Amino acid sequence: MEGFDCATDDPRCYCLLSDVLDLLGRKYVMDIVCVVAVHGTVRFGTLEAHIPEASTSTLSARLDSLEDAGLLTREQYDEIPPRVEYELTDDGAELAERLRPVLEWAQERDSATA
Amino acid sequence: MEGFDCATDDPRCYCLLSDVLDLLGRKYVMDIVCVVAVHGTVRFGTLEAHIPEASTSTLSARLDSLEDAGLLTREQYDEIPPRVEYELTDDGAELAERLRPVLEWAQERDSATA
DNA sequence: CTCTATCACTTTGGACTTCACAGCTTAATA
DNA sequence: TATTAAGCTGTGAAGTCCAAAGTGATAGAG
Repeated sequence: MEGFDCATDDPRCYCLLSDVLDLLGRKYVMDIVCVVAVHGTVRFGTLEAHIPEASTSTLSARLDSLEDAGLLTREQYDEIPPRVEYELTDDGAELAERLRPVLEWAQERDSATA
Repeated sequence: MEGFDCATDDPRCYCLLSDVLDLLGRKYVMDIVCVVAVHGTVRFGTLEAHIPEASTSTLSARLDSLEDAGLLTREQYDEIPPRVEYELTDDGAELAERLRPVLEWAQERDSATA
């Protein structure tokens, strides 16, 4: 099995090595990126309202991952009640832009089959 | 909480409703699409070799989902040992094309941080 | 002065996913 | 007779995700 008989030497074959792809391949990550991209800055509650299928714990975990990956910033204001604002980094914005054709396609396809 | 205070009426907000997005947000789906796109037609074993982190059962399940979603065709030849060839449909190819900028970006980013 | 609402989370125990690994098929080779 | 090939399916265990309840501090209502 070793030797790895890949017929193409196309570098696109190696997209699998990516951490970011791993992250993108988790539930709600693209949705979150999309929502943040559209809003500019978003608060936790707004995200919840937009993605109600996701539990708060999952949402929280995803936001952490996105922050760790350097795609999102978290700005916390020490007020009561607390306020936290999420925003895409430049990197995150770049991703969002490249993701847009995919999302548009998904949307068209959905409305075609619905 | 009802009333849903979305500041934008941007249609891009509704990308969440998509089935395809749900599928794309599962582990290895983008990887599979990528590998099939690069190869044209692929056999199961080749996919396994390219995506060794995925178990055969998961791979099998993903291929089923992709077929159900109309993104992939499965051609089975009744030989011994069996041979099955996977290929993208036109829809799948369209997705792959739109996915390419994302994958390229992911790759660049990875090699930058590595 | 207690009571409730606010917001962004954590925590919890259970359900659902994904895992690695073994087994199945059948026919040609060693 | 045993092994090999390819493409799966089944297993129990590990990991992920869920809804629902709880946490924290304070501002305003009664």
